[in-house]
Amino acid sequence: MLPVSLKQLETFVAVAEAGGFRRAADRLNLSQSSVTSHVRQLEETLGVALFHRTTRSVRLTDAGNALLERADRALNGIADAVSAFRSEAAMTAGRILVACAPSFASSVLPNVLAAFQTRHPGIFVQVREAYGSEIHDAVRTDSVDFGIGPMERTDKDFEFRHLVTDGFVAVMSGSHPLAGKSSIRFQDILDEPVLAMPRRSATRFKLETIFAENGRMLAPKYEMLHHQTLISMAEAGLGIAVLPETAVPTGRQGAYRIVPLTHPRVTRRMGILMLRGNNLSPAARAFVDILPAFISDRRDAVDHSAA
Amino acid sequence: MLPVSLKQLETFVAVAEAGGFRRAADRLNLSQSSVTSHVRQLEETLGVALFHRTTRSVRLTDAGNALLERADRALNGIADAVSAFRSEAAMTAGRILVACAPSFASSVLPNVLAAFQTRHPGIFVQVREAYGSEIHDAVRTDSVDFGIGPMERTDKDFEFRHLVTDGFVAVMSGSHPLAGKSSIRFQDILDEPVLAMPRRSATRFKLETIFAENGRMLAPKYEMLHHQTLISMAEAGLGIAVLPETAVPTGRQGAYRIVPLTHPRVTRRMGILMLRGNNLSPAARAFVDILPAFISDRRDAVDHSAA
DNA sequence: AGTATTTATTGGAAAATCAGATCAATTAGC
DNA sequence: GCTAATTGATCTGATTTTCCAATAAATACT
Repeated sequence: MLPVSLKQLETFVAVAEAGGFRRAADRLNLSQSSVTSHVRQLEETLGVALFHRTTRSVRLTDAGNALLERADRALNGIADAVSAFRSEAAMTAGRILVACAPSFASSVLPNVLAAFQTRHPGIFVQVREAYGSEIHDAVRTDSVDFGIGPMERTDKDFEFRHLVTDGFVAVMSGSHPLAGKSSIRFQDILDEPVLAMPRRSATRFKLETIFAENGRMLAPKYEMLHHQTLISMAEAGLGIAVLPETAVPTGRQGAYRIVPLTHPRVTRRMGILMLRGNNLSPAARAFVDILPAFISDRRDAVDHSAA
Repeated sequence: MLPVSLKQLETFVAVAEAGGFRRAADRLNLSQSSVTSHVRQLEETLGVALFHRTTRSVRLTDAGNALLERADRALNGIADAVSAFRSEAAMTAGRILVACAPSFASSVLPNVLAAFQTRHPGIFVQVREAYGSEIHDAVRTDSVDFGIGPMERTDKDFEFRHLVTDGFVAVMSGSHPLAGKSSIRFQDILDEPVLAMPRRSATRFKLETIFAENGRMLAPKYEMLHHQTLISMAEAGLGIAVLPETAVPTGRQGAYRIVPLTHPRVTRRMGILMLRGNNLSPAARAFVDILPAFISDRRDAVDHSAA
């Protein structure tokens, strides 16, 4: 345990800079007696006199000079660190790295980002689009602050905060025979040309499982990376795109129709993935906290159930 | 005033290094509750979490990692400084610079140096031989720790600690007519060939004053730098050397005689010269403190009168 | 399920810190 | 030369902080 305190060092530096005990006391908002005793204590523990004192003037001794240099450096280092952390805590600076499922990233995240950016202009938010397992890995290895994605398996290491429950929809051209239905079954599309995401996506995995349960192999004609591309292709009548509900723009539709896929109603719980016991940075916490507010169209957005 | 304390930082670093609050508490000789509260306080003032805690393990957050680096540097800097001052205070290290009058430097100082060196082998004592006014200047400008020399004028800026009262002696060949006397007057040597020190020495100045008071000009035949040279020349019958009492070896005399110069009895008070209000370094203080013990042959060595 | 270990919390005691009054010493102005 | 003002040192009582012991809560291991 160090035998000196920061107060002592600060006081010493203040006296050295102010050139007097009284002036230092004023500067430090301390009584002069406290300043005296702090310097005296410091001198006692160090065993050397720090100042030449006459009643009228105060000069540094050689030892004092040597200490001033070092104390100043240490003090400034600490002060810098504190203010850096303070500004990070005040969220005038900082970085957040999020791993986010593509469906969420393309739908609600942009609004969140825009809102967060205007409220905290100093924070740099970086989004990495990733699929389910990648999100898990990124969170587990602490390489992102948190993830937004499906809760796939209940893992004790994770903490899950539910945001939306996502179903699947089929997207097809308006002229497609199934376009008029209010809902369709998976079995209805077993023989249709399916437009799907790449293999490693969770959506695709789910879809393959369902096809397999029905004794079919999913053999997509096209594998596209972006949801929007799939939608455009469906719109062009190239097939039926099967997508997570959230990934499809609900606003102004083009020449395509969105029909919910039910029977079975397959859902995935999408939400925030954090490492259990991990303390988020202030910025990350703020981001996580405002997220639910942007889940407007779904009742279960307020369902903060943990995994 | 810095909002963090060294204890908090030390505790934080200890927890980070020990990898647990309990272990850190043991290492710091603190109770675990104190460790907890210190870390908590630090986190509160910084506004960020420093550790990911589960009851079973403790990991640094990103913020904690950043702080650890800085805190460690600052702490080490302070610890280094403290230990450096400590060892200086313990006088296992340090430097003393002394300006000393030649008479003193050639007589009692060597014994002091030898004794001090054996007692404090780590201290490096540097002696600069100088004449009275030079000693004063060196002390005044703080370019030496203290001086040993004559107190010439009472100067309020100086603090004087008396060591010996020095008279003048005449040194001459054993065959000189005055050699048999037990004391001689300055007037007796007005017409003798005088061997003297250079002009800037205090001895020489005193001598010139006395000659002037007697209406004579001091016109030394030889001006030598070293006392011993003057003595040898006097011994060889080249004249009468006028020297401070302390400068002449009192032990085994050669073929020369030492006769005190009285009428008037001119003395100078030799002692330690320090800048008023100047705190000596521990080593210098120790040196000053043992000095009087080496003034054995004179009663007034214990006279610690200030100027 | 039970035990042991780890962090968090609480309440009271001990210690450090602080401020105001006073003192001693010095300087500046008259 | 004298007075007034300023400065650092010291003392004392009050406040604040720090600390520890006991206890609680959570988790891992058996």
